[in-house]
Amino acid sequence: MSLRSKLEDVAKMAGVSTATVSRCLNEPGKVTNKTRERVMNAVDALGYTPHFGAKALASRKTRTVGAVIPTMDNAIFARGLQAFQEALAAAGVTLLVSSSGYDAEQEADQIRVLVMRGAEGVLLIGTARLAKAYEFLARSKTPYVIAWALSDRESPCVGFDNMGAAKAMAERVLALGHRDIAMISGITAMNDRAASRVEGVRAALVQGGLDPDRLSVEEVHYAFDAAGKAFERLMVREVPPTAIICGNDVLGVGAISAAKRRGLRVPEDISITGFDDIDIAAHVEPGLTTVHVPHERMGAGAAAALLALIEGETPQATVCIETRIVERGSLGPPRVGA
Amino acid sequence: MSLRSKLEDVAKMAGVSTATVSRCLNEPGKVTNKTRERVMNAVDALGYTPHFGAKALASRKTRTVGAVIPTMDNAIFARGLQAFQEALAAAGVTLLVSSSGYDAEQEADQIRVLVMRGAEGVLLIGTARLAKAYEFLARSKTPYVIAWALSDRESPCVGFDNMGAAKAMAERVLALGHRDIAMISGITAMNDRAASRVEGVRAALVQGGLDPDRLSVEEVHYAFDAAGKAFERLMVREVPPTAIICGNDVLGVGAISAAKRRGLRVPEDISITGFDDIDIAAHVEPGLTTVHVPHERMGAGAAAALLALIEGETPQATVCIETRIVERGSLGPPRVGA
DNA sequence: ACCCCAATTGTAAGCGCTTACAATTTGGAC
DNA sequence: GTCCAAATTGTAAGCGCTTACAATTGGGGT
Repeated sequence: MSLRSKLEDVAKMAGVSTATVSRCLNEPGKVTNKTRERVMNAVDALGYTPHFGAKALASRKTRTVGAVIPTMDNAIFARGLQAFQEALAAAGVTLLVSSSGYDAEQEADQIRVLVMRGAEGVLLIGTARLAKAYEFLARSKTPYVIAWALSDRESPCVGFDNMGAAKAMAERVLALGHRDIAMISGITAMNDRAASRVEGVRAALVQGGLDPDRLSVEEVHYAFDAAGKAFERLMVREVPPTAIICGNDVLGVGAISAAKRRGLRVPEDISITGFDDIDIAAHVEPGLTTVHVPHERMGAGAAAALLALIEGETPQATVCIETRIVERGSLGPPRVGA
Repeated sequence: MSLRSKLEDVAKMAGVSTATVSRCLNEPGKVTNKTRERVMNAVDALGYTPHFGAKALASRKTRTVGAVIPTMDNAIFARGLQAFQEALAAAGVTLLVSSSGYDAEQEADQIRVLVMRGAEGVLLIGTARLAKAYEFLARSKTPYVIAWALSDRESPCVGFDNMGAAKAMAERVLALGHRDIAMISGITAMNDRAASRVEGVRAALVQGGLDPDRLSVEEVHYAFDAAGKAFERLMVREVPPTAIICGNDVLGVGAISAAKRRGLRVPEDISITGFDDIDIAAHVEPGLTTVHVPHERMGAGAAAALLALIEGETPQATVCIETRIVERGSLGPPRVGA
């Protein structure tokens, strides 16, 4: 690290003790106006920046929390995280973010890293993760809250009912008369959100008297082109679907794009739905019918819960954020005779 | 922070001194297999995680660097940053990311925060920032590299020629016969990339014998709907443009979307171009003709430069990453008689 | 002017780790 | 078995900060 001035330098320059400088910076009220001024002058004359590590070590607090999200690639987590961080900032708490690339092993590592860097609590996405990650959290007594999903763990969660929302969407699709339904899903292994959404669709089929095993599910990672390829695979099946329920909006947009490339009209020839309601969903043609998730509310709620937990309080165990379907045009009735 | 076990606990359990434990963890070669085993057992029996702050304090090194990006909202910076962080990880260096929301004051703060948290160097986007930010970097002797743009500062940059690329795109537009050209740009204040792109377009106009002052420029922040509104404003002008050059792909996609909503065909009725070549550019209809930026190469190059700088070496001052135009269909000749 | 208490400032002991340096062990070579 | 250098381990002094506690100061009340 570079040469930096330390508390002692400031103290010397201002002609006071290090304790006084520390007080100036942390509890300005406990110091005379006159000395405070002297100290502050020294502080910015020297460009003094406190050494975070030393501070954390001495005070044994960091005012920092961490979050491990699956990816920063697409906008899925951006809005919620933004709200999370704003709520934290309002409480004077810094957020450290890292991403796991949807890899459980990496996620466990990242949690360790965040805690080692002083995270006093962490935000986790969904419930599916390595046992050792949970063990580490327990052993290090690190508070955590789970978001983007509901959880039955002892630690609180602020999320939404992935299965219920997906089921509702599937019911809507069924109600329009679709019987040949397929799904393009994210990889469900170690991803409870993706898995729940598939499960929700299956539940709707069962409820509608259809065989859930006939649902073709293409599992791909969340990317436009992967969705496009999955779409191609689905459309060359013996009985091509008349509606494709996508696990999220990235997949939905990718599917719409692939449909158009194939010369199919949406929704006349094929209906497509998404999940999340990210910005782009409203900006494709036709607009993507999707599940709107109030990410801002979730992020803010998660922050409140985590902050409470850190303060030793016991926040509500489960906060369920309501989702709703937004109709935009990519979902319609099947072609008659299809 | 939660109760954590410390080096001393491990040492006690393994029956060795704290120095030996430290060596086990940091220079395993310097320790007998037998003792290493004993120590390691104690380490995971206790779930020991070193205290980062203490480590940083004692060793006065952190092996971390920081990056302040304008936003995590859209995918513009995701790919480059990903490459940056992978290159760092390969060198055993951790990346701390924070975002400024395109706010110069906030950016200066974030730089301070990162340095205070131990960043041994920082990655900055573009050249336009508060003087005090540069002063802080100089005074704290923090190495930095600038990416996403070219810079004539003493500190290295790994970027591309925003102005040149925009000029090339504008030349292409002119070559197709367009004369009524407009621009939807990002906010140019404190954003040199946005400003350079506008400048580049103007330069092409001048070169083509047109009056650069006749270029209508709508400045908006980077969001689909903001671009849509800007599009509307442009199209109701006395002489609506036949081509709109957008400052980036988010704006381009927003403009295409708005055009279609307005019943205009792209490119028959209106040509639209973008900049960056993010994923979505290839997945709208028609595909967005845009400037492809090799983000991966840039990110990796920036990492190499910053790492070198931290090691006290003097990397190449300016690395210019070549961009190229990708034709996708949203740019065509103007309607005859338009 | 003097005393006393509250407000302000100083002193110094760590926080958990690394790392010179010192002490001890090890294992050949004789 | 002895001796010596090399390998391994231990000792202890900080790293830059916070914070009890002690010392000092200042300002009424008399």
